[in-house]
Amino acid sequence: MDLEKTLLNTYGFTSFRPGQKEVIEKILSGQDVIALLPTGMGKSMCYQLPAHLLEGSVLIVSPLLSLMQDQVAQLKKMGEKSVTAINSFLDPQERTNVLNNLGSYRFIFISPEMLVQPYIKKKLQGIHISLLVADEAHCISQWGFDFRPDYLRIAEILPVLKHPRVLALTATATAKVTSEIIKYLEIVDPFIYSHPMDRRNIAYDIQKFNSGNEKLKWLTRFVTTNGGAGIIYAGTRKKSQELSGLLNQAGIRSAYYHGGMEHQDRIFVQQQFQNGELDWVCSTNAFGMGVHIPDIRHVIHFQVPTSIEGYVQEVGRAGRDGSPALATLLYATGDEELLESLVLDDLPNRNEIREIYQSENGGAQLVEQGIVRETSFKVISYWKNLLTEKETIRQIERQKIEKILQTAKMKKLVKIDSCIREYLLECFDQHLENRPVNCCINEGLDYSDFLGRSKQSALAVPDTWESRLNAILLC
DNA sequence: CGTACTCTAAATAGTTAGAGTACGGTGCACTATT
Repeated sequence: MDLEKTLLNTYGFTSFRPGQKEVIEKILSGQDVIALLPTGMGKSMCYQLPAHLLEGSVLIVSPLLSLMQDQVAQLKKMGEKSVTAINSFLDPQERTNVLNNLGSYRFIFISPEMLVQPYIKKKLQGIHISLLVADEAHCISQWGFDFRPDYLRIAEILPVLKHPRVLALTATATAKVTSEIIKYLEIVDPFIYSHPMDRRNIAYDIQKFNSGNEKLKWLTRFVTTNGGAGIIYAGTRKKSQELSGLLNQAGIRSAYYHGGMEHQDRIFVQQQFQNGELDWVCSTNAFGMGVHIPDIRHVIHFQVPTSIEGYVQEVGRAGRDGSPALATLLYATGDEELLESLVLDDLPNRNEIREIYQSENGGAQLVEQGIVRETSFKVISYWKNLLTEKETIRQIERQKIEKILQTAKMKKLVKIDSCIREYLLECFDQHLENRPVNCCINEGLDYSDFLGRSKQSALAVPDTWESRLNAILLC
């Protein structure tokens, strides 16, 4: 079979990107595949092309509704008509329609929460699925244990679908995350394609301060002398709003973005940023997945993230076009003290575990009464089906230790005085082959490399209130 | 760790200072109400 020909005829591309062909060949041969491809390396082609060569439908498990909608829209734009997404955006009538004609779709997108619903399973049982795709598969490990436990249940669908091939796609996975993907997707003997993770055009900087106020001063100076596009990651929703306000005051086009906003507002901000109408987005870690902007020049962390994986994912949104990009982590003395308590307090506590195990009707009312938090309820309910109370307590203890290890790696990053790039690669069990010229703060950084490359040079921003007013009036 | 909110004591009937404590981030689906 000539894959290149199919690629050209179906999608109009003349050649594959690194890894795509190998991954597709293995899928077609019937083997399960885990593909670790950096963002922007054409992950979706890995299932799109097989969808045209295999009998039946491809089922794609996707973490975000907005991501699903984007993927559906993109496929439709490419002329693919038989695409659908099963999620809560469907009104009841549409849903009935879609579910009764499932077999007619080549691509079916679905959330893990929907996938485990018994009535959905029943509907899926009746059709032929040739390939199950776990998109952003690191979510299994990153969210499955303490946030969205249905991520641990994806494999329940495999016998229902008579064991289709499985493809797990992600940009960032440590050895531990990979092994958890294998375990929870019940993959046996997968082909693992692992692209070198090093993003050579991203330079790593860590700036140290004595207080949060000094960080604010630095940030103001930075954004007024460096243009966008850039993302500033804040630790809280409130801080993201504060920072955006600060930037606006300085005459800079920015907006904030976090999970507490209305869905419509979030989409609006993302679109404005994508259209180049905003130079900076100040956000929590809610922002980024499914954002495809090639020329993000700066990613700034105003607060220390809770894990290396999260940090690398967020930083990786810079410089997809291959041009130099700068990642700056702002650290003030004592910032790391917050990490552990933040992450650990979030896990279900003993009282919540006891309450759920003692309740006879499942315990949903305990959430209403404010005795058990919603996420704790979901996580404990998942384990209650599998483990005794004591075993669940032990399981949560293990997760605690895991979280402490994660924060320890983060603490090490802010203290490190050797090569940051090398350290990050080490966290993903990779080695640095050769060091780019502009590597990191500890190996020498030439900031002038980033200055002239911004979308809109900040020097063009008027700096007095008169000229700003003039600029506004002239618009 | 820093912030915001709640509680309490001292003051005397409305307010305030200080101590104590809870919270911080990521999303799906579903339901009830507009």
